[in-house]
Amino acid sequence: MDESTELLAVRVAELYYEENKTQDEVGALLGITRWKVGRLLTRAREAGIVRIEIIHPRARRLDVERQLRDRFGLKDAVVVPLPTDDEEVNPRVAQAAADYLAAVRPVPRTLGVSWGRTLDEVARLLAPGWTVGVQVVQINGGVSLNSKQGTAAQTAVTIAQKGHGQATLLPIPAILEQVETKRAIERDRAVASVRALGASASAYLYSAGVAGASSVHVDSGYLSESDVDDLVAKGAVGDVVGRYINSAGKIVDSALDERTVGLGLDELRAAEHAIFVVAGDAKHDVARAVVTSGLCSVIVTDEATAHALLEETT
Amino acid sequence: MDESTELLAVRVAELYYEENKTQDEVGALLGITRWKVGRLLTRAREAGIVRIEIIHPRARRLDVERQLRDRFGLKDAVVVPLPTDDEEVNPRVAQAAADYLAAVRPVPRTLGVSWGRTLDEVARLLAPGWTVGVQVVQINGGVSLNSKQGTAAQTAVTIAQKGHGQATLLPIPAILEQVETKRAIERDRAVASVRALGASASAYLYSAGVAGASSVHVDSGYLSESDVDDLVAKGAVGDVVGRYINSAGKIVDSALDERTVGLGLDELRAAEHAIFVVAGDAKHDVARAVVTSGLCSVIVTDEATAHALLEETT
DNA sequence: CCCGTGTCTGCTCATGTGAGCAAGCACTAC
DNA sequence: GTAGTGCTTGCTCACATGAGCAGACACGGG
Repeated sequence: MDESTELLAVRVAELYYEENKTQDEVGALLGITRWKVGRLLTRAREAGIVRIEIIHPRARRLDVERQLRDRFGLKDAVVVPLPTDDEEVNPRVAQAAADYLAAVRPVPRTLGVSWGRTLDEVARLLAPGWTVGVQVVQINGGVSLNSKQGTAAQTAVTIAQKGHGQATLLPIPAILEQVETKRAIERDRAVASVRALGASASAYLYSAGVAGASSVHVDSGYLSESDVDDLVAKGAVGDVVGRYINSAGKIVDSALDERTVGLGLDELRAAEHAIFVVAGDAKHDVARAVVTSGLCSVIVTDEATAHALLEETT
Repeated sequence: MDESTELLAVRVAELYYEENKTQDEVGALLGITRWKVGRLLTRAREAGIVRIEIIHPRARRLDVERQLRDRFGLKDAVVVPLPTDDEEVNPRVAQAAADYLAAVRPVPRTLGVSWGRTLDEVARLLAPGWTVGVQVVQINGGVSLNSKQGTAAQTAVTIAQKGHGQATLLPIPAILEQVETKRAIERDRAVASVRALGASASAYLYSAGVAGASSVHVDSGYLSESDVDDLVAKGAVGDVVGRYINSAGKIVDSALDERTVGLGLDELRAAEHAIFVVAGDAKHDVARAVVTSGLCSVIVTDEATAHALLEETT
């Protein structure tokens, strides 16, 4: 578009959008036909001279969502715009996840949930009465070994309460010290039934952790910082339901994985609804691993993460 | 608008504006009638959920312009949006002034111009061939007493050249030391004829200076910093065509004014087109004085200045 | 209980708008 | 010169849209 056309387009856009004149009136005013006015408006929108934005905490990025769906074969994707305040990213994504969960049809009767900071936030933001009679199952262990006890259970309980349902917890450590202990625990009748219930869930809601010192596993005392360093050295990008994966979505350390209680990744891959909630720049790598390896069928994330996923050269 | 309606409005807005669906389709998708969709869209626009912006260096703020016209009884107003870069404000306003000048109808045959940094910029940005055969007259004295000679004359000459016309300069000091000298100079045949030509101009283009140490008068050596301090103490907010005025638009120091060569303020008030170009936060006070005292019939300014003028409680 | 008042809803209908088309135009290759 | 090519222009026509209206509905006062 050349200089003078552009100027004319601006003038047309001003009269049309700011003065609320009809294309006909604008045309008369500027001595051009209404068709030309229409065409100039189209071009102005395409060229970005006219920008139409939806400013709302819960607004979404539908174009990006479509790209994500197409690129990674997802059933659905929810992308929230980046708020100006970085602090707001997580709550926005959590809110979106909560909204999405409430809207899943058919309504999940049994919902498997993982735990962590992100899911805590989702539970907090979930609308009371989002469904009725849901059965919420904790899909990976998570009694904290230190002070911050109970958040793992709290997440599931909150989600269940708000959905007028019941929570089934998995009150055992996420990672055990000995494979034998893990095996023994899994043989326990009560634990086995929770695991079975978890495996039968019609939907899963989970997030991912970054492999690093800030990991909840370190925070909770399941792993030491050096353990995590080792995992990173082996290619770990982060964890999903307590299991550390590399960029290809494969288990990094099978010995460690053997000591990890909870739903297996393959069960997750086979799930009808595997809703993956992820937000923040630090999680781009894990997010990519999850998405490319088919661990989720639905992703709920922020715009920056979505773009990071899409920018990857295929 | 309550919570759930708002959420629905966002959803509607997304589908309509981002997915380019028709209101009918959106309605079908969300299970509401297309009329409701239309109404929600209207409300979303009103509530600012949907924002339509025109992003262009030469875009204008027509709503603000109208308010300025109505409030101050101006013939016209041009308000340019604030660019993100502060450095850009002056050029944008100058460009707008140049565009406006080129578009004035009937085409001014004789144009009186003042001088200063702002007008220099306007002259620089004026499109070559903006008119033909214009007579440009310098309306206030302005041979600089120091190194930066010639800019005063340069402004008028550039405007004349680009309009394929002729410039008539007023190559005398802006402010003289003695009233007698000023009277003597005004009696000079050549000077008198320039003044007469200036008084007969069909349009004036001028800016304003701030009363302060950064004033061009101090810069050019006509006034000392202490002179300006005195003026400020007497209530001066700035100068217009070399004459210092207070917030009511009145001459602050009549003795000084008597020593100032050039067009009088009353001649400016009586002009058909008195185009006042002003930009920058520092000039809000002068701008207010000019606008409220009827010194201009047209104002060309930036958004911040315009808002400052309008925010004033009447 | 009923009526007035204000808000919301779905409708008709006139008007606004964009897709698609054919003619016009500039520009190029031969 | 002329035919070919791609772009712009004004148009027809079908569709999309908003103003305006009447009925439905909720709410509160008498």
